[in-house]
Amino acid sequence: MISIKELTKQTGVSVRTMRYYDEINLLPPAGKTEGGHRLYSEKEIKKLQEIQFLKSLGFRLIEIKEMLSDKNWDWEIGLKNQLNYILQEKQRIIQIEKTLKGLLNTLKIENSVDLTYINKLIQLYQSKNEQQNIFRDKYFHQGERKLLNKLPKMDSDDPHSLEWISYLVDLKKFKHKGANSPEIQQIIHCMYEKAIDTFGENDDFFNKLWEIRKSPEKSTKMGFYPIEQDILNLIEEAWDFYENKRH
Amino acid sequence: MISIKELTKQTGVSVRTMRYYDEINLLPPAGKTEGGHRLYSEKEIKKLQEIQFLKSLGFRLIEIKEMLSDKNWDWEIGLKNQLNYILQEKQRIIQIEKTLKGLLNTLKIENSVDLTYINKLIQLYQSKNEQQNIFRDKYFHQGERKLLNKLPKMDSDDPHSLEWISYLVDLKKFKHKGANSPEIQQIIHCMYEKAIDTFGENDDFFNKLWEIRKSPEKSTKMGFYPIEQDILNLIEEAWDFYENKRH
DNA sequence: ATATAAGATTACGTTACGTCACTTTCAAGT
DNA sequence: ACTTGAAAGTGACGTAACGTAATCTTATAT
Repeated sequence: MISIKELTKQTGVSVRTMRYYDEINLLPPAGKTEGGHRLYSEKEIKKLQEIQFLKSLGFRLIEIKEMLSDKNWDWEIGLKNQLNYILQEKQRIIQIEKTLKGLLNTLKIENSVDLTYINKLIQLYQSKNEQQNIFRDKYFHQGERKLLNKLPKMDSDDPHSLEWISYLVDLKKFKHKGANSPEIQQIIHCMYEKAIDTFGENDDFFNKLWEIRKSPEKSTKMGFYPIEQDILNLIEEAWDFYENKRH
Repeated sequence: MISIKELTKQTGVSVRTMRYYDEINLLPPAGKTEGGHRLYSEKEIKKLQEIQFLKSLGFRLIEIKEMLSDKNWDWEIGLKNQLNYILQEKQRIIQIEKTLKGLLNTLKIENSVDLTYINKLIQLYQSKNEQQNIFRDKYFHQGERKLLNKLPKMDSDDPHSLEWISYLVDLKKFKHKGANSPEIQQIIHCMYEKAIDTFGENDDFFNKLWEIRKSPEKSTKMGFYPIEQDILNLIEEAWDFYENKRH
């Protein structure tokens, strides 16, 4: 028989926890001294370890109490239920992770994020429903829809998206140098190569894409990555210079 | 200006929630009627959507309150912190998932799981520390240690493990037929083929493995999948028959 | 004017303890 | 036997984000 302090030293749980387990009748002490001090034996240590283990699996104390007291507890059902719950949680966590990474991506572009911008994003995330697909189907045909998936997605951290985003960041950085500056022209060049590489030389597709891009409302409805108007203008202007030089 | 009921209809949150948000001063109504009924405007709807969005990212209300009120809130730091937290949670969830799957695997073998068995498992899980590696390194050399990783692991659901486990289940099922019965001999045959396939013809390795297997304490220290003594005996006996027949 | 729906306030319940505040018991030294 | 300091006890409040219930008041439709 050991004291409560000894028990906590051996198991790492707190005194308060042991008293709580006693209170809810999950793990009462083996006995008490005349003065009322709790005394524990080996059996309680074992049970405490079982409790700790089950707790680490995410079970709640009330469930653990049932498991350990009910002699005919169906472990298979219990464990399967818990697994289902955990799998759901996992999905939720993964979704949050993707969204957070997406937000951090956009932060690279908008280096000052204010609430109006957050608001735009919220609308984007909340409009991720059938509506988007309706517009998507309206503007693009079968083959083009596959290409759309290669566009940078806000909630993605794949290299493609990151590359496009870095171009936008650079554009913003050198905006003040003008659309015909070597810096901007260099970026446009890279973007052009990347686009050809990814989508092929598909003028019709590009034109449609650009038409939508130039309309903020359509972009939003389509679930496109939000790009500010002045950057869009810059791209258009710089692209004119770039094409003239090539021909 | 709309009533609280109208707001909840439009946004899906509960009346209680709105009153609570008012109480903690996160989202007070735009105004009140003479009678004291809360009235909300478009601005509040927007803010409520922001709150819902941030809540879906796992932020707590007190944090959201700060984010939305502090004009100079550093979104990058905030989002990064949250991402770190989420990544930690993800690791925890994945660990739980693995353990639960492992437990469910063992359930297939021990179709009646009592507390003594859970206890064995707890010891196994809790001894997953340096101790294990010390013993591992003591008994096996470099090349053999690689082979060890191909043994069935309790917390894994890869096909290898599942196959070994199914053999053990079958052995248990046909135990009563005797070590020399065709059923048992068939299983031993499959196990033999699988072993050769996985580990090659490595007699020294097998002997060491078997030596440890026959000692429950060593098995435990090594973190091996716990197999009952009578099944071990059955395997040994059946193996003798099998070898005699082959030669 | 009245019935009824909608709204307000107040307060307790939830989880698994942490953290006081205050009192009592234990074990050891004198 | 007496003292004393450490350890232990009990009781209470706080936590997060509401759900739920009880009771009272206001708004609205007939």
